[in-house]
Amino acid sequence: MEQFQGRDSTPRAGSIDKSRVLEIKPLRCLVPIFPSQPNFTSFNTPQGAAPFVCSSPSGPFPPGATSFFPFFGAPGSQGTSGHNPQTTPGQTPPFPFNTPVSDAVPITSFRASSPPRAGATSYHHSRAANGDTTSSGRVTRRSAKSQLQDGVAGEAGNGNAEGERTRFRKKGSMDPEVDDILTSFNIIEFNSARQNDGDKDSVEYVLLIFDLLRRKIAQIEDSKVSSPGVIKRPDLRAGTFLMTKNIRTNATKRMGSVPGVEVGDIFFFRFELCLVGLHSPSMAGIDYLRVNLQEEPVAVSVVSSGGYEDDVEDGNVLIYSGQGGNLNIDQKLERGNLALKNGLDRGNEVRVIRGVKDLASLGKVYVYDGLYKVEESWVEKGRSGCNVFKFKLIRLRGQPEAFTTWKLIQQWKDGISSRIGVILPDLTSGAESLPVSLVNEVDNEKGPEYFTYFSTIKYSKEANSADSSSGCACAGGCLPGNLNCYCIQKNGGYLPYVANGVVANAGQLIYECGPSCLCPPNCKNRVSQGGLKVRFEVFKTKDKGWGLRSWDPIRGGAYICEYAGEAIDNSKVEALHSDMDDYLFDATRSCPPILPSDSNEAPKLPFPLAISAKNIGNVARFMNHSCSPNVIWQPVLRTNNRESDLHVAFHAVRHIPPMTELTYDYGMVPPEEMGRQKKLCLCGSSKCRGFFH
DNA sequence: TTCCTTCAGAGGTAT
DNA sequence: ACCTCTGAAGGAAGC
Repeated sequence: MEQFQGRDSTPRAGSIDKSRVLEIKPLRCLVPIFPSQPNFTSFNTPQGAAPFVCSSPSGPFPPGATSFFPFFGAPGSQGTSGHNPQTTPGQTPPFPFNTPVSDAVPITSFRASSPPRAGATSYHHSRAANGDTTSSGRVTRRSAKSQLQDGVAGEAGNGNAEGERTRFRKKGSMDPEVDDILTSFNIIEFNSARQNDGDKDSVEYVLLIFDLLRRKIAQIEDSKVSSPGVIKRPDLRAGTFLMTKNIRTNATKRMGSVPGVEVGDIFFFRFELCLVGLHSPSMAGIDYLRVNLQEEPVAVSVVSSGGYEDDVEDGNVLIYSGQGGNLNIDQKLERGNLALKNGLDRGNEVRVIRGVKDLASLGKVYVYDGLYKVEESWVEKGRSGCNVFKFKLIRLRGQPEAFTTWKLIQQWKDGISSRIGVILPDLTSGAESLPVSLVNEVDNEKGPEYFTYFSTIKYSKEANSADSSSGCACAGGCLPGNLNCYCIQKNGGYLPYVANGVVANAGQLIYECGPSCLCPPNCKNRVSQGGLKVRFEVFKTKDKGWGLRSWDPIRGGAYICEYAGEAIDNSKVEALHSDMDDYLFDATRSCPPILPSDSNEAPKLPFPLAISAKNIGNVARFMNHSCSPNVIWQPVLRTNNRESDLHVAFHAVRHIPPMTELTYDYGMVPPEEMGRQKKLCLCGSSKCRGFFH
């Protein structure tokens, strides 16, 4: 068997499969480009090597919206009878009268026999129910008082405004600036086959484009003067745009698993679930399918997100509350509730997406927890005394762990249970604000070679004293839209980050505030200076030596860490390559674009920086190579124009679930080095280049 | 075609 | 943490 040669393993002599290497096709080579348009700024490297050139953007787009490394290459109704065909002797009957709920009632007695639209009519008086259909079982998000106000005055008061909005609001209409951004994305059109049935590539592409758009729009919106009451929803803007362009996949509703979506995948917006075909309603919690008009609807997926009083204590069981109803109205056996009931009768698989609080952002993470089956259903009285449907879903066996892993990690954090295989609880010895565990669950190796933990890059030359003339003067922190801020100017008029330390533009040089700026350490433009944000562990992989992963979920674009180590003179880089320094970071190596490209190759313009983490380094030295990485690096210059303020920051390419190994592309080997010894790469990706240095 | 529903998400305010 | 506000897809009803 071939072995994957990772950073922590040495290549075996003769281990390279020559036939495989020979078959490698020429690769498109897109490299970091720092826009060389008007408004140049440049500086020379200390070694006098080719300068890298940066520019403020010109034209209508902020930097990064145009072709850019590494993302933009170019730019039968049996369900209601009560008979359960799945039931065999000894199994739980479909309508459990022995449910522990004291006032349980057979669910079929609530079958809606009302004429068409009866349900709608009954809801109608509370159109105010937007987000506040406070069902008897649902956790209220709005008070009963405000509901009452809505009921009395809301309709009349809003009637006019509602009409105006409907009349003048064009779907998908946006301001010109955002329109320009959207059209500047050179998006690959999806044919109808790809729209209807997806695969891994399609799913990844859709999610990537969604998030890039969303971040871009957020950056622009953030920079505008905020008018009170105006709510910015970059997620909806990006999502509707993709919907209208048909950049979506698995649009054909289906039962069971969804091609290209794996159990454990995470999402940060409901729209993402919709775009990849996992759960199509933009807000509702139950999705269902009607094979034809004669058929009853059957549930295909549910989102358990905290809106109702679900019971989520057991990782393999979900007690899900039905939809509809409110403080004064019973839930009805229609729509989603009926669909779940039919799912029970038929024994259908139901996808379950669990919403989990994201402590990093106070938002929500959606975890795809795989397939469940509805095992029981009943009706109980909610707090207000109205009927609420309950559905007991049981997770199918044999699926990868997902939500249970989240629960386990929480237990590790809370100290309720301890992580197995821990060698060192904190290999940084307190150098970082969060501990980094060293874990081996694979073999007996006691740890990587000795090194000194150091949290940032170390230059051999002493830094010059801070030059206050080149910093910003934002005493309260840099605010988006403040065009007087020196650092925002350097970034083309925008703050390079949006919420949660997420970069707006992937693969672009970032100007952060530096030592000479007057803004405080918690300035939003100092993301890479705030230390580690997620709980890492260094772990022994099966075949790649040591690797790095996180206990926390990581958003696409979020800052992960920098590459710490000793900055290497250009003149010595070659020697280190020859020495096969496993911990050499070489920014002159280009990486292929993350998105497929049909553009001409861009000229190579390397970033003049190399770092060795052989002797000193941080968690980044443990990240292994992959040709389909989930992490990319981008250069960060802490405003001062001194070479000692150059850093390399790693950001997530896409959302990364907990306990997923973090990998980045070590870069492509220049043609003149093709003959040199390489490490065989078996990252398993369809895009695998076969080897790396 | 229009109406209606719906386990969002942001942002402000009070604590 | 609570409250308020605008939202968009798609089902269901209406024409």
